[in-house]
Amino acid sequence: MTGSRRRVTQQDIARMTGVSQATVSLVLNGRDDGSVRIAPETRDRVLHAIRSTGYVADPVARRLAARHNRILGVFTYEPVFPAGTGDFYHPFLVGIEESAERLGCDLLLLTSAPVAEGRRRIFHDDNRLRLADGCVLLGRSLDRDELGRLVAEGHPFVSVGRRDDAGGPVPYVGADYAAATADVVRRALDAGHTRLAYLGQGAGPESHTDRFAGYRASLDAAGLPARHEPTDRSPADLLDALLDAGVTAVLAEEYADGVALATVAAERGLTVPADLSILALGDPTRPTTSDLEFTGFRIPRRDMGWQAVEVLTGLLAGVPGTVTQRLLPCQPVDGVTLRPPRH
Amino acid sequence: MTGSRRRVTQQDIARMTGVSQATVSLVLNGRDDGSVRIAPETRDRVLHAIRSTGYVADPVARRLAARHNRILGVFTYEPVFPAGTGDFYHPFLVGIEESAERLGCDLLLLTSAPVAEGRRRIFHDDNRLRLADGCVLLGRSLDRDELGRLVAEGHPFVSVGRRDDAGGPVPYVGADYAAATADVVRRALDAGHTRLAYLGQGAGPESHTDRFAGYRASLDAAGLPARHEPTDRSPADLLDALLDAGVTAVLAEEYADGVALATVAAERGLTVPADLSILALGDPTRPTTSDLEFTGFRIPRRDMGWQAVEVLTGLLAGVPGTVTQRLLPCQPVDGVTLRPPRH
DNA sequence: TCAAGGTGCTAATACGAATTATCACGCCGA
DNA sequence: TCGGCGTGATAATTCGTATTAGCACCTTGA
Repeated sequence: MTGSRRRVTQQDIARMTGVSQATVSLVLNGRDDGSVRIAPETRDRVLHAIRSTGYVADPVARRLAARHNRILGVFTYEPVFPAGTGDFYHPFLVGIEESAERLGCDLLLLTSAPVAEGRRRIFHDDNRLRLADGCVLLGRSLDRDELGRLVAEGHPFVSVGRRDDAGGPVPYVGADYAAATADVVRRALDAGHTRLAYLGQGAGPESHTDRFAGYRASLDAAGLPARHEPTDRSPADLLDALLDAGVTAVLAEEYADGVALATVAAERGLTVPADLSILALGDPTRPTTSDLEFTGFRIPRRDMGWQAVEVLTGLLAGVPGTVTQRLLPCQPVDGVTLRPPRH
Repeated sequence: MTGSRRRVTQQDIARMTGVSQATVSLVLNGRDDGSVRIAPETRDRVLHAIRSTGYVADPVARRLAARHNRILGVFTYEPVFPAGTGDFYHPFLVGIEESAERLGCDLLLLTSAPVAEGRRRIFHDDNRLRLADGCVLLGRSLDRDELGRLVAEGHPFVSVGRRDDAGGPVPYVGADYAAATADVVRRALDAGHTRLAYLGQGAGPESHTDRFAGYRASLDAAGLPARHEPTDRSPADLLDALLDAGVTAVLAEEYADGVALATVAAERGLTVPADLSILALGDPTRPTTSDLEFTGFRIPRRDMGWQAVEVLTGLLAGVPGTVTQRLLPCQPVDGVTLRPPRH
């Protein structure tokens, strides 16, 4: 069997070059400052041996001794390479990867976390959180108990997406859904709509409550009713209810719900946006197909991932001025699904 | 910065209960078999202390002692989170992740590999291959020299996709392109075609040679000529050549080439498949759009990733019966682009 | 009374790298 | 000739856990 070969260690390098393990370590870490000196000739010999053997420090031992290893964990509550969520998480990972690469860190996907009660759990018998220096958390909603424990035990981590306090402030890089949604409302009002509806949960994960808060606040300020439609019925029934109530513009928390609504509208012979404006509060989280480009906003996913790593490494380095809670603006999208209402 | 107060260790528990650290370890691991005995009374005392302090074993130290880290590297010759290759690599990663999860392994993305001479290299000054226990290799074509070195140095790895020997057998989980292509040829023959053409390189990476071998063998067996069209000319010129030669069915090594051919055919007023049958030998590796569902086969990408991890962990564990070279069947696709030829 | 055998636990060590205190050596000046 | 100093490297220890050899003590049987 191939795998039988022992891993190359600093001890091996030391024997090969006739120096001690300590010297190898010193060379590896470029310790050439005042307190430690290595003869250039020796250094080259060691470096050469390292290169020829392909030696790499064992991250585990390194972490045990030095308490850090320049590895960042990525923990996701949904699978990292999602089958069901289309590519929604993809841009986050692109940003995370780019940022990690720039900072010279490796990424460890904590895929070993077992699933219990339908979701992954961070804490379990053999959790490997501590294998990495710190951890980026990704997912629509994070378990509050686990978050609380992370905070309480002082694990360095950053959430992608805003999170409420969990026994303490939670470091995050989120999207400013409240402001983005308020902006969408404003655009609808500017177009002349007065009867809007919010389609979605509006509760649960912070990303939902933030959107709904932005929606409600804007309409309250305008003195208009903030109608809220749950998603527990069929698109057809929903459409009936909306038309009965005279709603002219719908804000879809979930892109896919907006698409479904547009589809049944088309089946009824209605035109979007001539007969009904539909606005999407973000990018699709599930794969959907539609010829319509929805008006709404785009989540700065890549940048969120990018900055999350930045915040995390800042935390780890103990950089004083690092802002550990950041909300990034969303980018408005001028689609084709908003038009002034009929009279 | 991190957890302020020191973590509780086995040593602490030992001092609290007046036993040795070794005893704590033994109790923790439930070692009560023949070779080791712990008095029930002592065990309870230790367990009680463990519970009251909330002690959890440090995974890092645990790994160090265990001599392996249950981390699997994933090395890709194309970028892991691809922008250009569409979603082609995505299903592989889904399978890899699922399998790793099931086996309790974490994944380390070796994305820091630098690009030299237009392609990523495994071996370089600062390669981190040995960070992981073993490695999954992904990519259309792997550098033969590097593959040879992996084999020679005894690195535990598995290739996704069949590879020729490189100074020794290469462990792989591949798709049986030869059989799948032969099957496509058979379907074309059954439909009455006698003048086929293979569109593509037919050489280079194993995935190409395997397809071409299956194509050629089938036609040889049927006593028919095995026409081969390179891809170095424009789709328009290609179409001319095919029509001149009386070809009625084209097998496209690359899905995108099939799409391009169908497009120019349509521009000429020809209909696929009425005037020309086009068969795709696999899934699109580049993003393409076409209303046609091509007849051909699907690569079992997810399963390939899944089994690759399985083979790798088998290798690492030294499981004797593990088959380290596997070819998985492709799934036939009955599309709309095959029809009996005109006469 | 003493060897034989069983019981319960500990001392010692390994794992691989990082770090600190220390040491051997050569050279120079007095 | 000896003390002092700069230089280059090493021995020893640390991190927290797992494992094994072996020790001290007790019981039993002849």
